[in-house]
Amino acid sequence: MLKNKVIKPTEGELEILGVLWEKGEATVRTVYEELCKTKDSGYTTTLKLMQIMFEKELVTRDSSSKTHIYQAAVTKEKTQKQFLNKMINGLFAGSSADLVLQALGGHKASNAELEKIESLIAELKAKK
Amino acid sequence: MLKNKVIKPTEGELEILGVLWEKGEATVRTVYEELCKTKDSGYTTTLKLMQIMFEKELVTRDSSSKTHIYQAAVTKEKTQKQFLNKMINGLFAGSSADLVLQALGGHKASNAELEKIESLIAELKAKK
DNA sequence: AGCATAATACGATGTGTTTCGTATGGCAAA
DNA sequence: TTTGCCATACGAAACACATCGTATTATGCT
Repeated sequence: MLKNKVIKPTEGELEILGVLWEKGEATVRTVYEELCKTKDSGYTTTLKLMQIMFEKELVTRDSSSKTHIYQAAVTKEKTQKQFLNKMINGLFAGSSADLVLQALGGHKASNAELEKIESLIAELKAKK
Repeated sequence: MLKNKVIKPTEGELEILGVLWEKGEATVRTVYEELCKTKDSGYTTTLKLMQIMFEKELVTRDSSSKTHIYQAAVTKEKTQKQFLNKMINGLFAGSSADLVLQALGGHKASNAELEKIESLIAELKAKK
């Protein structure tokens, strides 16, 4: 594992990544339209953010045509893992189990989901 | 539920809260000594942060003696819940189960912990 | 070619966070 | 009482982020 930079997208960057993960690729305008649904800010704000993300290498872009097309450069899974790590270490004393308990306690999950979790646990226990 | 402010401690504030949660109460110096172990910054930095936290009402303090004694004004559980919420909504499309799966997948938990989770799940399923 | 449209680039601003230097005040030991 | 040590308070600086206005550039239509 030679290269494993720690990336820490900000709040705003995360929103953009969310759109890119969902759509696979998108122009600034597409991302902007999407964000408008929940939040209101200007087009150039989104543009600027995405330019900064490009410099930080959080996204890649195809600039062969005038209208650039962006893609996420980090996977959703990796980002999720990164944030979970930070949270487990910073707020749950390193115990992933505590986090899980707190998460399950405070939020409703369907039976199907609960069973999926159970089977993962069974698998983990078997692997020991 | 009359009062339920949304508190969002910053990174640095979270470190301080961690010490206060662990110790119950502490002076600035105590907190500072503790933070020094992992991070290096000056005494007045910690002091200032804690003063700001006092204004924000993240901590309370007893200033009857010259050396003030601080306590956390927010519980660890509530703070954990707050951050989990934000994370589930922002990064896991509202699915706590997805977060749990990701957390269990990426981190080792002991068998005892896994069993604790299993029994919570059983409980949740029963309640449906 | 000229123009309107829409995209990018860039710079400036406002706000929040972290950092630290310095000033001030009390307290205890010499 | 004077000196030295801690503690608090305060203000300034450095930085990061989000936001927007404006300038510039490319494209396609007439």
